Amino acid sequence: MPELPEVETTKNGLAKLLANKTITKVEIRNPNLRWRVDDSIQFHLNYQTLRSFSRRGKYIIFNLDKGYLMIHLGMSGKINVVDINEPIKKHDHFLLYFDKKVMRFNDPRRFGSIFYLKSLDHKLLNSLGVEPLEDSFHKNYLFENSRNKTQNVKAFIMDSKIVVGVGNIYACESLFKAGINPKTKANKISKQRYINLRNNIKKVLDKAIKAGGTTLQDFSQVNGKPGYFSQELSVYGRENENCFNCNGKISRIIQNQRSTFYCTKCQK
DNA sequence: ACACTAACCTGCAAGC
DNA sequence: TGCTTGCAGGTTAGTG
Repeated sequence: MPELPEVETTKNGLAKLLANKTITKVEIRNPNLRWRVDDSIQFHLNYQTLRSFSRRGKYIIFNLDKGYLMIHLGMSGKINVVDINEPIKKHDHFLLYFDKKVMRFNDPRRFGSIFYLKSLDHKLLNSLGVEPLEDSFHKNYLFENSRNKTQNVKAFIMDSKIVVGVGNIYACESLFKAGINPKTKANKISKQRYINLRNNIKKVLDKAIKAGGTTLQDFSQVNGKPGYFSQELSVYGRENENCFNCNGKISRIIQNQRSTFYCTKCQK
């Protein structure tokens, strides 16, 4: 579910539905997420008003009158906002109640995380690299930060200490668009090719965000998942299918314990 | 400082 | 039908 575009979409959906709403009750149905949700979170959140919402990497930040609620969706986390008497679903772990609505954090694999923070000076946030859609991800950023890196370029662009938000799908897609073999060592790629890669990362993420906007709304209607950008995918999930560019076969390999999809002909 | 692995967990699809 | 295997959009702590 969540790469940067979905997190951004979720954040925007929350802002639309919950801005300036006051929490009337906090319910923790299962605290055992990536890190155990601290019981004191109830005390900190109760009767607070959600003022605005922001995003840092794949973390959603709820800006409260006092402090912050920080949520990461992990691999399978979803947030939806439903009517207060909608029946509970399996894997609804954390709920915030409002006047007529409930926000539900649902996460089958429980790799997500939820924290209350007094300030944003937190080690999980402090270790994050630049935002790919901001100016700090400038044209020479990847080149400059890769000179001492012997790892493969895919692992490099997925490293959140370098740049945030590039998950497995968008790493594969942007490397394809840039015509770069994912196995290439990060320090062996020219400045020009990195500029091209950076531009494609921005383009792919941007496009996916624009195609988004369904996450929260779609949820309450049917059980169907959006899959709105699946048609846009050039290589991800297309093992043994034909490359749109050269008509060759798309390969799948394992890199750093994850599947990498790429075209051996187009990506050198 | 860097590169790489194991681990956290459930669900689903494919193969036998 | 049921069992087993592999795979899934993330990220940290720990190791060498």
